[in-house]
Amino acid sequence: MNRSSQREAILKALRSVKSHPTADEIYAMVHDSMPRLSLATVYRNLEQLVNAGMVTAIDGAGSRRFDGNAAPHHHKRCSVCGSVSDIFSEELHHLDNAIERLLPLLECSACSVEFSGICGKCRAAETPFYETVSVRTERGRVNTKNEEICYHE
Amino acid sequence: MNRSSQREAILKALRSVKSHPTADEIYAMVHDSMPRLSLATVYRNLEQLVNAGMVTAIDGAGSRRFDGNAAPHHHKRCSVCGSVSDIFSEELHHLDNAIERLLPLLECSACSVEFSGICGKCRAAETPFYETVSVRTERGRVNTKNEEICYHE
DNA sequence: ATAAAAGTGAAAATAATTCTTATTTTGTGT
DNA sequence: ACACAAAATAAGAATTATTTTCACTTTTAT
Repeated sequence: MNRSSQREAILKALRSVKSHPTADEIYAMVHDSMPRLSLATVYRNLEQLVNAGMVTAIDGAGSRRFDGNAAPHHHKRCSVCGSVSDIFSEELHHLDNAIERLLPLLECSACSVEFSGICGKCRAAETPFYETVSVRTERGRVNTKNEEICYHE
Repeated sequence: MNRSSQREAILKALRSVKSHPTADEIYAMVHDSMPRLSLATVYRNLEQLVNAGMVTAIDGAGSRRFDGNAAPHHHKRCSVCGSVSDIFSEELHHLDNAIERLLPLLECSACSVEFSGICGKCRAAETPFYETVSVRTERGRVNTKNEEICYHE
């Protein structure tokens, strides 16, 4: 892998945040100081960095996200805003060890674990959000519906 | 939720296979016997079925996949062909219990676990496949490269 | 200087959602 | 059973978002 100023800028940008940005978000970050940067370059380099083990890809609902933090940790995805935050917890070593022991039994080589819940920001937000809930129609039937929810009254 | 022949056909199709198809694949299955079916309808109904808890969504690399099997089980994603297969294993109850106990500690409401490895079909395949590996250039540098791999000779 | 690696920008491919209009489903009252 | 109205749903086209590909140019390491 030859060096390139683009790849270095991408890696630096990714390491400067804790937000696990998408390719597009990384593009926006680096594009400020590198206006000729192309989005295809961002995608290509992120793939290379993932293959080289310097960056972790986080797949799930929506776009792929990226993590430049090499320290072992877990992730929590917010079910409201979709953001991904880090979980550093001693408790999870046991979990990882248990999984590690299971892998050969299941003829697997890896396992990804992702927690989910509402992030602190969304829970504290003044602005309400929508969530699919079951509601009873006037006539007594049950529908699923996007209902406005807000943790502040 | 009112009944609709489309939704019933979608659910029936999904329950008839063990392959965890994408919305597009389900569309293709149902479209044979229901030519006027639209892809948007498939997406909408799958979302409804997921919200109603009758179907599980499997997110990860690539398109969202769907699972009509209500019995508790885990998934293994093939790192070669991307297919998702079921894992039914007693061993995993311990894992699930451990995770269940961790959730309140981590302020989370759920956790998704996905195993990965090479599926039986790909391991047994005569046809070789490509995988990104590190290779040494003639001049001594190390590059990542898509290399042909085959488990048969 | 040269060859491999990497970048650019546009286009294509994939994936998923939105919008408007038309149709279907279902509870209620004949 | 039958008609009605309201709610739910579907169709089909269009749009948006995401990711990859391609032909060419530039950069990097020897």
